[in-house]
Amino acid sequence: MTAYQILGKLQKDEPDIAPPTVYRALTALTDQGRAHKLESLKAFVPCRCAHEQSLPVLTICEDCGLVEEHDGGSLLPKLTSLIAASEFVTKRHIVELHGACSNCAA
Amino acid sequence: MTAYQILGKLQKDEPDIAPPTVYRALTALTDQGRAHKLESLKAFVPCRCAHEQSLPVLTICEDCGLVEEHDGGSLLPKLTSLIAASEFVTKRHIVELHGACSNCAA
DNA sequence: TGAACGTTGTTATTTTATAACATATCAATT
DNA sequence: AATTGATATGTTATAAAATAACAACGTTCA
Repeated sequence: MTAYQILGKLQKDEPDIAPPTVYRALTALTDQGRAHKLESLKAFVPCRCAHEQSLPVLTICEDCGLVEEHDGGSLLPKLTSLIAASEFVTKRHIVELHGACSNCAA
Repeated sequence: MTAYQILGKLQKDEPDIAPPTVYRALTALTDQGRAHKLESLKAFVPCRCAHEQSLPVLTICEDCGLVEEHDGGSLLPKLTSLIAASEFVTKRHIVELHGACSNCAA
């Protein structure tokens, strides 16, 4: 859901809620790792993964909107060696895959 | 640069240029692979990579704004096996790393 | 109590992006 | 040359996403 879709839902109960309230809540949730922002969609998904994931990989179905989260920890070694030459210090990984889920691809 | 920063520059020469002109140009460039959109920054970078890259990995310095592009082709096997279970068919990869470049990290 | 601080609410605005329609360009055909 | 139609570009207006700036509230603790 986008921030404004969430806002719309909340406003059914509490008509006075304004965008900053939603964005503040989403910021808190994403900071805690309890939600992820889909940068490429400007949308948000809850994250139920118990483990503090080293590298979330999000698959996004362009057809039905289904988003799934995978642990991309195994990518880290290669990723690190890729950027080793440039001595870049990574603080945050964004990995989003656009495509079709098994249902929609079939 | 963001689309509106580009717009601002263009307007110095051609004051009548409007946002759709810029967005149309950027869409064409990104479709051709001659530019990338940084989804997490809502900004665009030129891509001079001759090869049709299988998997661009963009490192973004949060300090100075430097963006570098790496070929993440070597990540594909692991990435594929990660999502194999879900039978997801990937059409587009978005990999953006936020952090500090060698200059700024030092 | 009341000063200092953090949180939440509120208003307004900024930034990003696109819809919808108008105009122009140009090639192919009559 | 005039007519058509297809593609591209220009224009206006608006939609969608995000945040700035300030006001009001509440809690802690000297």
